[in-house]
Amino acid sequence: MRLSTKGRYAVTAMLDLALNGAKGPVTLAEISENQGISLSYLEQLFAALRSKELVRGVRGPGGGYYLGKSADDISIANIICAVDEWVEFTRCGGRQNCSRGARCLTHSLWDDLSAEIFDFLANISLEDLIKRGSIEAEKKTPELNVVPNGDSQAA
Amino acid sequence: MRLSTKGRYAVTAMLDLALNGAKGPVTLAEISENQGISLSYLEQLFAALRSKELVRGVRGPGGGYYLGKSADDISIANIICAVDEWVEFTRCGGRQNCSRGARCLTHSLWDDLSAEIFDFLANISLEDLIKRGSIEAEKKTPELNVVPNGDSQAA
DNA sequence: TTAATACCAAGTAAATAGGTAGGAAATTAG
DNA sequence: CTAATTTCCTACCTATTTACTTGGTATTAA
Repeated sequence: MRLSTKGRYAVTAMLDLALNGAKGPVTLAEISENQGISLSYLEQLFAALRSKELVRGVRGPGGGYYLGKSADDISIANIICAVDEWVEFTRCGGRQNCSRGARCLTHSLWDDLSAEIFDFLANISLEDLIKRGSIEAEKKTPELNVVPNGDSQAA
Repeated sequence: MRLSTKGRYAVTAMLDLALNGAKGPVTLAEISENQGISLSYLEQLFAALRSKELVRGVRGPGGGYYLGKSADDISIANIICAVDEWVEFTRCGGRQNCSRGARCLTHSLWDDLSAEIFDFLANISLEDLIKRGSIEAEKKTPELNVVPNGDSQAA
C-alpha cells in the first residue's frame, strides 16, 4: 500500500464529486477551485480514475464528471490504487537473493501488514466517509489481535 | 498519514533489529546486507529513529543498534512518523480560503480518515507483527461502521 | 458556429528518495 | 597506545515523483 499526497488529492476530488454530483456532472474547473488543485493535474488524476472506471466523463458544454459507480461501490483503496499504480510488492519470490532468511521474513511481515492496511482501506467506501461526516471519537481496537500499547501517538 | 517505501525500509529495518537484537547489538552493515538497503541510507533513517528514541546506538567494535524500548512499546505508526516527519495536516484552519465549504468538508473527511489510518497503525506494535508471524486469513470488518462493499480489491 | 468541456501529450520546476564520499568521535581488541 | 570497528555527521549527487504549464484536439450543447 502506498499513501501519498497524490492519493489524498484523488480521494478529496472523488469526495467532491460524490458530494456535488447529484445535480449533474461536476467540472474539473469546479473541483480545481474547490480543492485548490491545478486543472491539468486533476486531468492526469482523472485520466487514471477514468481508466479504472471510477469516474465517467461527459464532454461538451454542461459536461463534467460523474462517479463511475455508486459511492457505495468505490472504496478508498480503489481510488488510491488507481492513481498510485501500486505494483510494488516486495515479495522476494525467486529473483531476490534472500541470503539469510532475515530479509524474507521481514519482507513477509511487511507484506502481511501492507495487505492488512489495504484491506482496511478497501472496506471504507466513499459513501461511508460521507455518511459519517465526521468519524472521530469512539475508536475501538482494530480487528487483528493487537495489544494496545499505550504509546500510540506521534512523537 | 503517509506510507512510502521510506517508511517500509524503516519498518523492515526495525523488524530486523527486533528479530536479531536478542544476542547483542545489530550493526547497520548487517541490516544493510539482510534487507538490501544502502548503509548510508540506513544511517539517515536511524538518525531519525534515534532522535525519537526508537533505537539506541552503541559505538565501537562490537557495537550496533538496540531497540530503544520494548518491541511491544513501538508501534508501526511510531516508526513511520519518525522517518516521514508527517506534519502534513490539511486542516484549512484559518489561512486557507475555503471558498465554498466544499474544500473544508472534503478536507475534514480526509483528515478523519487519515486519523483513522494512523490509529490503525498505532495499535500494531513490532511485537504484534513478530508474534503473529503471518497475519492473513480471518479478517473481520474494521471497527468503523463500514458497509462492506464487495468491491474491495484493486482494479 | 461558437464556446465549453473532456481529453491528450510534452515538457518543467520542485521535492523527495535513495545513494556516495569523506570524514570525526567513541570504543574495543590487541 | 594503536589500530580496527562502528556509530555519527555533513555535504553532495542522481533518479524519480509531484505538481504544474503549455498547447493543443475531440466532442457536444447552445
